[in-house]
Amino acid sequence: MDWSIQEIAKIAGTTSRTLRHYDDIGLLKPSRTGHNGYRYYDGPALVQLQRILLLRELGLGLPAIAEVLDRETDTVKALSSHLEWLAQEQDRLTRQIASVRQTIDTMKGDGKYMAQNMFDGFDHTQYKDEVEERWGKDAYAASDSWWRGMSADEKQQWKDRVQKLGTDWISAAQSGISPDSAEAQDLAQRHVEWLRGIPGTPTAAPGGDVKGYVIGLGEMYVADPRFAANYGGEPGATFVRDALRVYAETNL
Amino acid sequence: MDWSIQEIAKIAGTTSRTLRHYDDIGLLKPSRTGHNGYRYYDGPALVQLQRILLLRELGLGLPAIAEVLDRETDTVKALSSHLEWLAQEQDRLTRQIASVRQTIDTMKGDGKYMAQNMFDGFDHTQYKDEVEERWGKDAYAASDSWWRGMSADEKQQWKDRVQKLGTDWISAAQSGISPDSAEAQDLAQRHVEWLRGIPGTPTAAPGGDVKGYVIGLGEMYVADPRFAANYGGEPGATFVRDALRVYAETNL
DNA sequence: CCTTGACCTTGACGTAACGTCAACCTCTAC
DNA sequence: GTAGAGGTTGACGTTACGTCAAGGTCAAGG
Repeated sequence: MDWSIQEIAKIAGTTSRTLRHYDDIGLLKPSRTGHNGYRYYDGPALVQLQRILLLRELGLGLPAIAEVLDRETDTVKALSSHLEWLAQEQDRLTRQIASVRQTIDTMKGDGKYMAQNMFDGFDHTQYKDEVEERWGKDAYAASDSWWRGMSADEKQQWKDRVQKLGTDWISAAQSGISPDSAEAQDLAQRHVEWLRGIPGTPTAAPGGDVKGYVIGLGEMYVADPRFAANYGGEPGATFVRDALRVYAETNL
Repeated sequence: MDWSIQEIAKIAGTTSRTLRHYDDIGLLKPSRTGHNGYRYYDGPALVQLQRILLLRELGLGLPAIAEVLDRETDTVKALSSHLEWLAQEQDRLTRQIASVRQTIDTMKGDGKYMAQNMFDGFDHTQYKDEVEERWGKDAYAASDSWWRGMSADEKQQWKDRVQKLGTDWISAAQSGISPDSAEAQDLAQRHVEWLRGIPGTPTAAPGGDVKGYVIGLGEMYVADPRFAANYGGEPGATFVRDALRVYAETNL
């Protein structure tokens, strides 16, 4: 009283290939093997298969299923820890969806490619992962709570200040002056002072590597079009970078 | 003014292996190659890399990213269709989490392994996918809405009826009578009549393959411990299967 | 000049769970 | 005898790299 591989596959609602795979990895051996090598499965094997398929539908990996079946691991326990993983995945997905939405809105919104200013973007949790990766776990939390704590008026003031700094940089770059000129260095100083107002960055904390940070930031302005856009793209961003580097080398 | 592979990797926050991979698949070629085979990257290459990494963080696949960069595909469009996929994934995850929770509750709840009756389980959307796969898309919707439309009293009546049928089967199996005896065949008839009351199954629709359905159902009772439990496990389920088969062969 | 160590290169395997040929054998039915 | 249906064992493909392995390149120091 047993079934061939295709028969049992149809009964259980799966494929013969899957059965062979389970045989290969030792998850479910056929109950009998013909002299011709054919695989045959009996009732108990079908029961095992049903259990395997049920757990698989719940998203468990085959090794985890094997552990449940072989080593008498508590099924409830296995499912519970699996549930945690699922919850984390759901969380990650939710945040990713928010990021994608945000990005789409931003790109549709202002026409220019991601031409928001740096920290306007940050506060929108848009660059959350990026900030965390580049400047540490605390950076995002600090700058986020700082931004949230501001009133609408204060936020506007801040934006205006950023805006003015940007336009001043652009006009300076377009005027043809050198990055190490006095005017450019004045702007660089304003820029660094502005940076010092942002919590979570090395410029705000005493003892941080301000010099390296400022130089690296300049490189990023050039490298990343989202930031370069704040300075009129090229060659504005390059001008800012060079000016910041000179300022950092001599004053920090 | 260019960087080595490790330098640009550090700047962009990725690894040299990733860069080599992107080179292999043609996603990002180095701007220059030394006579020794070393890869070097310049500013524009870094910009491209930043864009790639941004899109990757949003979950886009590398082929999709390549399409956006190479063939000037609209980024917003690509992200939008990606968003749909993400939403579907989120949906799937949510339903899977519900299933896992349900399963855990069930297994903790009654101690016995999934020993709920068939349609009590169905109505809990627990076996949604399974019902749909085995009996078609409409089956689940039909039996679900049918169950939801019942009052609490009616549901209880139905459960009692199922319960009584189950216990009658069990006592019949234990009494040692044959599956083709008159009493067993009476039970089989009751069973089929009961099935006819469930919408979405072939037994309820005129012209359905009732015979094949009943026989297959009997096999499933034996094969699947969740159903076998309704008949006291073994040898109860086997008795039911045999009785149903005889009944189906002679009367349907 | 030689060594050391850091950095570079090109393979090539491993990952999760099978789908999908390919080449070849087996059984039943006409 | 010959289809035709169904079985077998490889082996590659899938996603985006991580991780050795074996060996060439380069700058600095003895």
